Amino acid sequence: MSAPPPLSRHHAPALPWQVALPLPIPAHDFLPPHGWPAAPVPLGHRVLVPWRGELSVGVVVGASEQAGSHRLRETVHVLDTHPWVHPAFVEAAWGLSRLARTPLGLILSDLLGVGWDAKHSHQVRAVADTDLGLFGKQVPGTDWKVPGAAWTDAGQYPSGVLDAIREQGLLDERFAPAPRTVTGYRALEAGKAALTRRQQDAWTTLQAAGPLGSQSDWAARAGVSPSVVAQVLARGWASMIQLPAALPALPEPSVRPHRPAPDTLPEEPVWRLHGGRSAERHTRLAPRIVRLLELGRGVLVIAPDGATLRRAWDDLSGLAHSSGTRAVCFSGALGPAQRQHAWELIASGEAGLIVGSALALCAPHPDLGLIVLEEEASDAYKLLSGSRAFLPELVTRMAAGGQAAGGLGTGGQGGQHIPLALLGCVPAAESLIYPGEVLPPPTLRLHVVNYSAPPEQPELGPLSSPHLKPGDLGYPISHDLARVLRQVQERGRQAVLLAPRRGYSALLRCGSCQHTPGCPNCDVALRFHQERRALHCHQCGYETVIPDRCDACGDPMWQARGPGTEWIVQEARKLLPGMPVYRHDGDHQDDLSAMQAGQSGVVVGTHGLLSLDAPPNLALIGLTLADTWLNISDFRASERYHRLLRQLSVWHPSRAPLLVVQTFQPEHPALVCLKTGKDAGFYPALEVRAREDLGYPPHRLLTYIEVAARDRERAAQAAQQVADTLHGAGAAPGEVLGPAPSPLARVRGVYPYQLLLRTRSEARLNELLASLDRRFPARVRVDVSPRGMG
DNA sequence: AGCACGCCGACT
DNA sequence: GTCGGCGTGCTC
Repeated sequence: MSAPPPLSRHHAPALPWQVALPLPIPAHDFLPPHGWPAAPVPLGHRVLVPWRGELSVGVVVGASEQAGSHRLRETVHVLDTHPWVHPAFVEAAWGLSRLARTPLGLILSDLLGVGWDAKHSHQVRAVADTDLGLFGKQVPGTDWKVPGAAWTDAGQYPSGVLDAIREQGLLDERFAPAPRTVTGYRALEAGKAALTRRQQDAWTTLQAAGPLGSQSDWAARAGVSPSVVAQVLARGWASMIQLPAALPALPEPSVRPHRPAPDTLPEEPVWRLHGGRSAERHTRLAPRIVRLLELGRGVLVIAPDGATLRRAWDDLSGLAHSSGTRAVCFSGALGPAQRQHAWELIASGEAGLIVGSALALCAPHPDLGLIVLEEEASDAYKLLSGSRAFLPELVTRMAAGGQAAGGLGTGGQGGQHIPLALLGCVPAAESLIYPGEVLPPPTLRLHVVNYSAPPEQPELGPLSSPHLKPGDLGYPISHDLARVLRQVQERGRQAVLLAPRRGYSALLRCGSCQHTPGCPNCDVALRFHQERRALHCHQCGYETVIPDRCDACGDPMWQARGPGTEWIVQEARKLLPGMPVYRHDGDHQDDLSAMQAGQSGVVVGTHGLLSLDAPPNLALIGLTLADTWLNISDFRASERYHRLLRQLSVWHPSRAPLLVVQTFQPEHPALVCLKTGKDAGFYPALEVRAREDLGYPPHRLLTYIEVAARDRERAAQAAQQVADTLHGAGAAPGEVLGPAPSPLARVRGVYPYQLLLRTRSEARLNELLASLDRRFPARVRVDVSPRGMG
């Protein structure tokens, strides 16, 4: 045992770095690499660290407060010279991680889509005057190869042996980025065996052309079959070599000219721009982007889906070149080499304008001056697996410099503030607190088919039957809708019919007065459960027997039947013989290229259709049963319905197709707002007021807790324990709802139970969640930004 | 997440 | 007697 080296005042022991690995575990501590200066900490840089006997890529997410209790390993190598992940994103992810008890590595692996598989050449040697022979014999009876005094390639040694040597500090290592290469073929001067005439030709061609990228290319140039060139290779007259690869091609920016205009947008840290058409919003946004790019700053534009991304790219990417920088598009649609290349352009600051999907949120531009969140109210920003992060939540934290949105953060050093612009067709109810403007609504052609009233037949007088069935108006395609569909066919135009989803657990509705039983606690419709013969609230777990008479008018109840896409397709084919009818929903996607090319036809689909580009000749959009968007047991249902109507009205980039809405609730405020020409911000403001009394966002913070176990009893007990713990920690009666069994009784072999927290502030939420920082006999998962439950 | 360890049920 | 289910714990 040797004495510890003397500590010099000038060389204080470096504090460990916290490194996040792409795993659902907390960040782990590693010492900086040997000889690395104590400061600064390379926040956001990728590193190679020893992990379970191998080297693994991680991201430095902070400095540890103190040296750990146990002996830490050293970081082996720092891969980057610039941050690979934006430090403001790291801060924001920390905030979410601490509050939601979500491992930082999980958030990072969800949202960093490039660089985890860093390819590097890796060479090793023994430190001076050391014989590593002993390490080769550590397992009795074996004698592994070990590095000597000269640099050798690390790949030839077992990783476990290397790690053992590394841990003893006896290994010198060096890394170099692997050059981008592709395989190619080069002619050799002499081979092992003589060549035939054709093989000779192929060899001469290769000799003259220089290295070629593929055997088929070579064969084509030589005018011989691929088997001939294979023989040339086999006879040793040519060899496969690695050629430097060209940089991968990236999506081309648009060349749309930018007309200079004054920048009149707000200067606040967070502001919004809503209403109008997407192109109008982009025109208003352009001067701000140009101004920032000309100052050499970066602008990041995030879109929730493919159609929005394409629009943003088409409208905005042309602004970069005229501002002396370049634009890159970054999304999951890029291949690995393209992602790598695009990310390097961003990290080096060469690309000032970044337009991308959620995967671009952590883009490491060295000086971001603005983040734009397109369609900020889109549900697509909620990640449905892994960390279940909600992009608007993270991006708001980035704008607040790592602090929580309302300044109620649970720590965080409060780093860089990045201005944030929230854009969209309709503002989210949560966003109305920010300053901004709403553009006037575009032209709207709307026709409402009222299923709750008798048809207008003045010549017949009042209808005798008080119990008019929807069938009398035509169901699921009303006579009005059928008439305009036939016109679309006659004129060779295009139509889209939106159908409610496929089968879902049903609701109960009164046949006479349209009353739907709701939950007394949650103000959502109760769901009908066939197997339990009960009405059930998917939000709080309230359960009641099925009433046979309507509470409101005493008439018999009947079960609502949701028309699915298949039924609508069938009806549309019957109605329009000879007209192509396509289907596009979660289950099946017909080829829509004929429609996109402008040919006449009808597409029947679900909400997902909106993430495609609108057919160019679109003349009609039919919402076959609008009420389905209202009957979902989710307090955001009406807000979503309003947004759907607005999105449909501006789906086509220039035209205003006729929008036919078939509904039992023609007086729903969301629909009335459109009919009366209110702007897109009017209805969300109504919503905010309506939610006040119910204790819903934005007035309260809603948090979903899922307790799940393979054994139903255990899950139920654990869920009760969680509730008891929360109450024990001082939760007020209104703050904890549940537990309730999940609407899907068994999901992938586990029985989930759910609880809902309704807190006044993030600080209060953190207080309550802190009480759950212990073990329960089931998996407990916290979702601090739940969307679309039920 | 992956992987090892460890503890109880049905079998060559 | 063992194989193998999966609950628990660990990775710096």
